[in-house]
Amino acid sequence: MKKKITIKQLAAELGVSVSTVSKSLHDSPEISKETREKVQAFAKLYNYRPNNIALSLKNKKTKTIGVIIPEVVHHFFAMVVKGVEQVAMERGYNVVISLSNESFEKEVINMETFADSLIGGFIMSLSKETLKKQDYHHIHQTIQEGMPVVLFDRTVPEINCDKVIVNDEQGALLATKHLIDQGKKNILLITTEDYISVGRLRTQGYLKALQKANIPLNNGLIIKTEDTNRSDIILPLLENELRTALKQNPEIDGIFTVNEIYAAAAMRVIREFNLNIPNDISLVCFTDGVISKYATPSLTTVNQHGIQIGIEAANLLIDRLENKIEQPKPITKVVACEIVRRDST
Amino acid sequence: MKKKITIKQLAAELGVSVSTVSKSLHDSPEISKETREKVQAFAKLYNYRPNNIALSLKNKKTKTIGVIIPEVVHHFFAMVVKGVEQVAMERGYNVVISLSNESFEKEVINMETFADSLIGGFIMSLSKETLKKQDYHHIHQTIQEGMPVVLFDRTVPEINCDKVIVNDEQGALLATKHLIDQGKKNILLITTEDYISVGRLRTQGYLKALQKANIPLNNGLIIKTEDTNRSDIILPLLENELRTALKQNPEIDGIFTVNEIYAAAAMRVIREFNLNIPNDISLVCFTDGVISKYATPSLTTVNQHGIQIGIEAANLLIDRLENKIEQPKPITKVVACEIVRRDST
DNA sequence: GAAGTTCACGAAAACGTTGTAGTGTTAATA
DNA sequence: TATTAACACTACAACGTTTTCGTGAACTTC
Repeated sequence: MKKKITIKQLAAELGVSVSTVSKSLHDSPEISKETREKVQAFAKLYNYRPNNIALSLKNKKTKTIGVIIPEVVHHFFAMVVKGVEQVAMERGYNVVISLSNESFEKEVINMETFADSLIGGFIMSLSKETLKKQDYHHIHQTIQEGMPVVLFDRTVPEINCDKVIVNDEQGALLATKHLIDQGKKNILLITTEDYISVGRLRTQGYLKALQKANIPLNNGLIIKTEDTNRSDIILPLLENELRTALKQNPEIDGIFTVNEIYAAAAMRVIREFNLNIPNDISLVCFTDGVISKYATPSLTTVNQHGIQIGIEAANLLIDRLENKIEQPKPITKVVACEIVRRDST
Repeated sequence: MKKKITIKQLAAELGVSVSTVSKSLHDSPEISKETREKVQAFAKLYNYRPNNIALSLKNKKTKTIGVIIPEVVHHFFAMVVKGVEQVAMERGYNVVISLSNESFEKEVINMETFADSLIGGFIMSLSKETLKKQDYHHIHQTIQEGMPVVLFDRTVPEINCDKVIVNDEQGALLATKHLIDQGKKNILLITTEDYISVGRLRTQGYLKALQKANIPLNNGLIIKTEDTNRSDIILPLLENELRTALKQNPEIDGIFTVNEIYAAAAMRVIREFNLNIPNDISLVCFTDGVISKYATPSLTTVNQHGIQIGIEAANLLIDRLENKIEQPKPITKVVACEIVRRDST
C-alpha cells in the first residue's frame, strides 16, 4: 500500500526546497531546465499528483458542481445528469449528485450539506413537495451566499437565478396539433394538478391548440391526477377514470398524456376496450423515454432533450463560476421540444 | 452577497482567539460556559458552518464516496445509485457520481480524477469495454494506493476487493424453471456474448434449469447478441434472428431474455406473428424496470434488487473506510434475485 | 574593483481548521 | 510566604499547495 506522495516528500528526496518542486512542476522559467527535468522525472516516477483538497483550500473554490434532482430512476433526470456530466468532464469539473426523493426536507438538507463549501454551485430541479409548499428559503439563502444556482425543468418565477427550461406549453401544443392534423377531433388530456408547473404549462398548450383549431373545449375530456410517487396507487385510479371517460365519450379518437407512465396506463385501457392504436385512438405523450421507445406499438412522443438541457445548464453554471458572463441578470434558456413520430399516431 | 464566515472572522468580531472559538463550538470544557455560549450565539447569528475542505485537509480524508457506473439512463444502475445515496446520507457521506459511458478510457480518467484525493473510496461497476479488454490496472493501482473499492454487478475474479453481486445464475435458473413449471418445454434464450460476465452466468443458469428438468439442449434456441450501446443497430438484427428462430422452431412456447430491452423486442416480434402472450408464448426477462412494469401485458421479471445492492455496497465501503471491518480479506456479498410474477406468464 | 544585473533557488505566508502545549491569573495548600 | 493547582484562555504547528519576496552567487559593466 504505497501512499500518495506529497511535494514535501518529493523535495526531501531530491534535496531541494518545496517551492522549487512546485515551480518545476509548473514549468516556471525561474527554475533551470536541468532541475525542472529532474524534478519532473522524479514526480512521474513516484506517480505524483497534486492534492485537490489543498488546492481547493488555497484557491477558495472547488471544481465541483452539485446536482440535486428529485429522482435518478427517471429517464428525463438521468438524461440531464448525463448532459451535465459530459460538459463537466470536458471543462475539468466534478459532478456531485444527490437525490431529494421529491421531499422538501431532503432537498434542504442536501443543499446545506453541499453548501458547506464542497461545491461551487448548483444545478437543480425542485422537488414536488417544495413546489407544493412554495418554500424556497434554502435556495434564496444559497444564492445570497454567492453560490450560483441554475434551475432546470421545474422552476419557479419567485427564484431569481439562471434557468434552463423546456418549452412545455409549446411542446404540448405541438403534440395536440399533431393529433388534430391526423384528423382527430376529440382529444382526451391526462395531466397533473396545476401546482406542478410543467403539468400546468402542458395543459395550457393543449388548450391553445384546441382554440387555434376552433375545437370547443370539453371539460369532460380532461383528467387531472394527483402526482405522487406512489404510482401503484395512482395508476389504478387513473385507469378507472379513463374507463369511465371512454364509456361516456365513445367519440374519443386521440389521447395526449403529460408523461409516459400515464400513456402506458392509457394503452392498457385502450387494449381492454379492444380498440386499435392508432386507428381508433391515437396516442401521444410527453417524455421520450424507454417506455415509449420499446412499447408495442411504439409511442409518438414529445422529446424534451434532457441531455441538451443538462449541457446548457452545466455551461451556464460553469460560465458563472468562471465569471465568463458579464450579464449580471439571470439568464433563461429555453430548449425547444420536438415531436418524435412513432407508430401510435 | 454575504460571504461565508470563518472562525477567524468570528474570533476578531468577539475579541477572542481562534482557538477559543473552535473549542467553544466543540463545547470543550476548557472554555468557560459563559464564553462558550456567547460564541455559539454569535456563530448561529452569523450562520457559521465549518469549511469542509479545511477539515478534509486536516483529517487527511474526505467523507465522500465515488460511484462510477457505465450509465445512468439505465434502470438497474439508477436503482443502485439510489441505494448508495440512501446509506451515504444516513452515515454522513457525500456521493460523487461519474459515468464511464461503457468506455475503458473514460473509466480510467474518471478514476484518476477522483483518486486525486477528493474521495475516500469507490463503488463501481466495470464498463463493457473494460471487461472486453481485461485491463484492470487502474483498479489495481487504486487499491494499491490504499483506497477501498467495492465492485458490484459486473465484477471479475482478477480484482481482489469487496464485491456485491447478484446471483445471476440462480436468477436465470429461477426464471427458466418458472417457465418450465408453466408447462413450457421449448424455451428460447436471448442473451449476450460470454465476455459480459452477467450474460455468461445467466446463460449458465438457463442451461442448468434445462438439465435439472431433463430437457435436452437445443442450440438453435439460443440467440447470442453483441451487446453494444447502439440499440438502434442491434435490435433490428436481433428481431430478424428471432423471426428466423420462430419460423424454424414453431414449437417455441417460452422465451427468456437477459434484459428488458430484448424482451421488448421479443414482444414486438411475437405480436407480428399474431401469437398471444402468455398463452402461446410465455415471456420472462431479467431486470425489473419500467418497461416490464408498464408493458401490456406486463412482464414477469427477475428482480435484481438494485437498491439493496447499492445499500450493501455503500455499507461495505463505509465500514472499510471507518475500519469497522476487522477481516482484511475481501468480502463478497450475494444479493438474491427474485421472480416478480406479472401477466406475461 | 565596485556597482549593477541576472540567475537559480529558498523562506515564508496564506487558505480554515484542530489539538497540543504553553501562559498568565487567581485560589488553595503546605 | 512560597509552592502548587485549577482555570480560562492564547500561540502555534500542521495538513498540501501556490506565490511573493528575498538572497546569495556568478557574471557583466564601467
